[in-house]
Amino acid sequence: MGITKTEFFSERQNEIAMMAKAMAHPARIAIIEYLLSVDTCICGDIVNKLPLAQPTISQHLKELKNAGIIKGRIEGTAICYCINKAALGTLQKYFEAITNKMTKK
Amino acid sequence: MGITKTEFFSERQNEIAMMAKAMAHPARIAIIEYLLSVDTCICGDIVNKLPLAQPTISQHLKELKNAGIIKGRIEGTAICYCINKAALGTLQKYFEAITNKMTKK
DNA sequence: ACTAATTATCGTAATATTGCAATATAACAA
DNA sequence: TTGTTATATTGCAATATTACGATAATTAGT
Repeated sequence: MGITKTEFFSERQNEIAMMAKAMAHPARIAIIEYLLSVDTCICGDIVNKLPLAQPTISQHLKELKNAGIIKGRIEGTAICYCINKAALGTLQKYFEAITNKMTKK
Repeated sequence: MGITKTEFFSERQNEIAMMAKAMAHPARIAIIEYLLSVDTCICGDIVNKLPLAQPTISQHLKELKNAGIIKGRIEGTAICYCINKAALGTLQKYFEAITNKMTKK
C-alpha cells in the first residue's frame, strides 16, 4: 500500500526513521557534506555543484528542511541554507547509544 | 522518474545513503532495537513483537540484510538474525565525523 | 511419506519518490 | 515599471516502497 503504519511505533522510532529517510539519498548526503565544507553557507552554489536540475535540488532541500536537518535563512534575493547542528547531533547520539549497547555484550 | 542517479555520486555517499535508507522506516528501527535488546537473537519473535504481518516483517528483514545492517544464520528450522556491528559502526563513525566537523567551527 | 513449524517469495493494490520542464514567486536594481 | 536573479511550485512520467493474502520452500519430528 506504500503507506507506513506510523501509529504503531513510538514517537522516537518515527523521529529517527524520518531523519534517516531525509539522508536516504546520495544527493542529500552530498548536499549535507557540501554545507559542512563551506563556512559561509552559500545556496545557489549547490545547484552548480551537483549534477541535478534546479527544481530537483530545491525539492531535496525542502525534504532536508522538513526533517529538520537543515535551516534556511532569507538573505536578500538568495536563501542561505545551513546545517541544523541539533538534528545531526540527535542522530549522532542515537548511533552512539546503539554502539555502546553493542560493545557491552 | 523515481530512479536515483547513483552514478553521479561517490561510492561513499551512495553507501551512507543506502544504509540510511535501510533505517528509514519505523518498523526497521523497531526491529533493530529489538535485536539490540535480546542477547540471544530470536527471529520469529519479531513477528509477534511488531504489529505487522509475517510477509511484511520478512521483507523488512531482507532490506536490512541487503544493506548489511543485520546478518542471518540458519538454526534448524528457524533463522536467527542479529545486528551486524560493523555496519552500524560505520554509521556511528560517519555521524561522529560530521559532529566533529561542526563543533570545530 | 506426512505433518507441523518457520521463513521466503509471488502477486497485487495503494501510495511515495525521483527528476525535470515549465512556470510562478520574490527581492532587488536601474 | 521593467528586467534580472534566485528559489519555489506545479504537473507529470517513470519507478520504488509498503503492506498483506496466498502460496512455496525448508527443515525437523513422527
